[in-house]
Amino acid sequence: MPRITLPDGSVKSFDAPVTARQVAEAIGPRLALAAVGCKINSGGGAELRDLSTLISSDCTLSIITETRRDAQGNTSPDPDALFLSRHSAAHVMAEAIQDVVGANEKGERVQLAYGPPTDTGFFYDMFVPAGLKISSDDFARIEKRIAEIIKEDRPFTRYEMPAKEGLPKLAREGNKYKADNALRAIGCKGLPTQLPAGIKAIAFEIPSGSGTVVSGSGRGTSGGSGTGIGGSDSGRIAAAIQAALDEACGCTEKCKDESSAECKKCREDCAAQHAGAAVLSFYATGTPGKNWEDLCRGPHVPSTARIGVVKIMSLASAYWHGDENSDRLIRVYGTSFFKQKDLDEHLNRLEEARKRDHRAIGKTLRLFHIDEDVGQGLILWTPKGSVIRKELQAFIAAELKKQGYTEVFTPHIGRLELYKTSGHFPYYKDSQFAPIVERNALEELCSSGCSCAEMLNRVEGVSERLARGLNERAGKEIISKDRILPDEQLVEGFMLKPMNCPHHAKIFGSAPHSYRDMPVRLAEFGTVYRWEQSGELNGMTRVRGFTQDDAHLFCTEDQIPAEIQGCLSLVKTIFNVLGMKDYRVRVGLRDPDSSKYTGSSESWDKAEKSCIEAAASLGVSFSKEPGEAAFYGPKIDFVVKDVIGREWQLGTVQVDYQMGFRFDLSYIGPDNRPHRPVVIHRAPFGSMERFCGVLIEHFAGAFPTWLSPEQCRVLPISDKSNDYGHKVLAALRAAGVRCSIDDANERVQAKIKVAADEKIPYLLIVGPRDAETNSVSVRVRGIEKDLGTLPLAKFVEMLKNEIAERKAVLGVMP
RNA sequence: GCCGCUGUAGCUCAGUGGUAGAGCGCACCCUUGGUAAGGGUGAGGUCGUGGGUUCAAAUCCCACUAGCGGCUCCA
Repeated sequence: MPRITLPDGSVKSFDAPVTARQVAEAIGPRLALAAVGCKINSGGGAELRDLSTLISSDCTLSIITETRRDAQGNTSPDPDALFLSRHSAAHVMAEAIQDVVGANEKGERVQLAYGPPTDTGFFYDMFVPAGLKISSDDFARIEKRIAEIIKEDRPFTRYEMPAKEGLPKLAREGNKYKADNALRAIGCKGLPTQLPAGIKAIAFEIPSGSGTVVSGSGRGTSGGSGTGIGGSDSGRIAAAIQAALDEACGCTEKCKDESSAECKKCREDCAAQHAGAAVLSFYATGTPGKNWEDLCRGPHVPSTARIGVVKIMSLASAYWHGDENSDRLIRVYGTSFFKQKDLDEHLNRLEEARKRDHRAIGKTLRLFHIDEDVGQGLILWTPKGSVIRKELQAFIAAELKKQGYTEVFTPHIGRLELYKTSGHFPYYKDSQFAPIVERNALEELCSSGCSCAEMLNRVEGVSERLARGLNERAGKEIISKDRILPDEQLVEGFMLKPMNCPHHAKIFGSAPHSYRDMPVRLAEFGTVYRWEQSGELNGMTRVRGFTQDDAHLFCTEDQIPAEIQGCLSLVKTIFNVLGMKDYRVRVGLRDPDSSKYTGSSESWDKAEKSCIEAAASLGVSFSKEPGEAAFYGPKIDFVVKDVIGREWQLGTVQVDYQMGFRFDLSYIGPDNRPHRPVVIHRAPFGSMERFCGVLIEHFAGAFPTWLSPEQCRVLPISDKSNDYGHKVLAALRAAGVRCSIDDANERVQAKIKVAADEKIPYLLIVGPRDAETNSVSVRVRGIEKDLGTLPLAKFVEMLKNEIAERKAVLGVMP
């Protein structure tokens, strides 16, 4: 007798369980026709489900249709509906690929692994056996096959099977990826709170010949290990499944002994919980047993014809569970929309986004250059790019001055000892440039027959003195004995600095501080070098040498909340001035289960609370992310997306309890005793490189006047007006405007075209008429109608004001 | 770092074994033109680097290097 509450608050009662489709029909036949799925909330949050879902208890139900209407009455594709379409499209694409690619001479086919929807489409990871190939040349054929399947309008038919039957079925089918998905679906590995024990006693039979039979108790019969699974050996897969089940239910080495009490109890627990509750669901594209099917949680659209249009986008490779030592899978990306028009729009948007790519714009506008001979990931700032960077730095520096920061300069390298003290070496050596060891020392080591391994050891070793100091101050052994070497064996060297904190800590430590001086805020545009993996490098957004707009705030514990607030208000100011609204905020907190963190629990609680409160005060949505804190303290990160949807972290604010004792920093408190300062690391831009990269995309190269490399260009109509043009130019330059003149032998139309391509905000067309009245004809970037003719002095005044106030061009943000 | 794709003039790209191409840009000349490309002439390339196959390689093969996409990583 379900009572079903609809989104408008009305209630429909039914005498017997009904499907969502029947509810839709009861509401109206047109709704039923338009429906592709439903969202059911029976108290535990809304869940997207099939239209065929049987509803037997009270719930809130909304019917999902292809489009939704917003408050203004505009229709757009419903995100939930697209999710259903794309999830379904992934199935159809997988079927089409298996059809098109066929089998190799051993009869092996493409094996499916994992195919979820994404924000913009879907992908399917597949194992492609030797002898088979998927290439972009096949896309047309695959899309054709997809279109056929869609046209056949086969229903997505869900059927369920107890795990004890479903797992053997998957094992027989010989697809370990699906078996793995099934195990995960029923709570093994990663979700041990759900059902791990209940499925332990599942028996499953293995096809003849494999020789492995897993018995009811599932113990002692499996010889397979989790890593040694053969691609198509169903027996070994079965064994591995059993091993995974054992592991999931918490079987330890000692309870593997069936005679032990632990084992007995464990088995009893398993038996007690084994109620067959674990159910696997499959979806057939058509009729189960007859048509193509896939292990799948669902939900799906009712039938293939409801998917709409599907396009295969690209191929990439991925590893099973992201483990590069595991199987290599081919990831096929696709997307789907209900209407061709929506797909076309999506493709257009992608095309437009590609045009905004900072790497393309950076090249055409000559903002930066990366040169093979200089090195990967090392940015050469060209004159134009340098203007943007300098303006941004001046902007920040002015804000810092307002907030009472002091500026410092530090060198690009530091002794290894410095980073051994901070803990960055050799702990993070994989992401650092190799140490610089003095030539004589190197030669001496080489001539004394020192091996590579030994040399590394001597470079990475720590002196007795340093180790003792660090361990004492930490109150535990943070430098283990095996890293301690006698002084005469240590090899001294330098390192390109991977961060500025140690240098700043040394500045703080170089003079005594009273609590009255706190906080001490040391700021520097500090250039750091990190050995990023070559495959990760990306234009300006992921580089190996970059300049952070860094600062370290040395403060008392009480000052943390106010200082965090100050940092956030700075970030907010910056984002506001630049019109950046599309960002999200992550608050990285401790993982409650982990002990890797330094600092007391009470301090952490306070700092985390400060971070959360500060983030909440921003008025922007933020997410708390347990486990994402740095080991030395909680942090707040600002994240933006680039044109192709990749997220980049920009600004960051991090609380650090570790640096104080590492560097033995102190201030004298009101009690006339030394206290450890807490350090806040913060960089509102993150790095100049990444920020500029993101900014190029944000503005699509059309920077506001204050940031534009060239703010204004004078375009004389002909060389008869060149003299007046140069007069105008001189006036602008005298006013501090970055300006040039295009006195080339060209028509003004051509000059406008060139200047427009360079995205110069203001163009001054000057001819005899303007010269007579000492005025300029102003053309504004991005505005159809020009400003008309203005007296030169008035225009200069207007432009100076726009620049000084860091306003958008004519006050209009893009 | 791993997998795949790509590398030809300053830029964007054609060129699938037989004499290196186009458009834009650049230089010069003509043109003196009022709001998104006026016309002409010319210069410019050891086809990413190194090997190999071949009578002959931009083209086929191998290695390296760099870029792109993805994976993994990002104190």
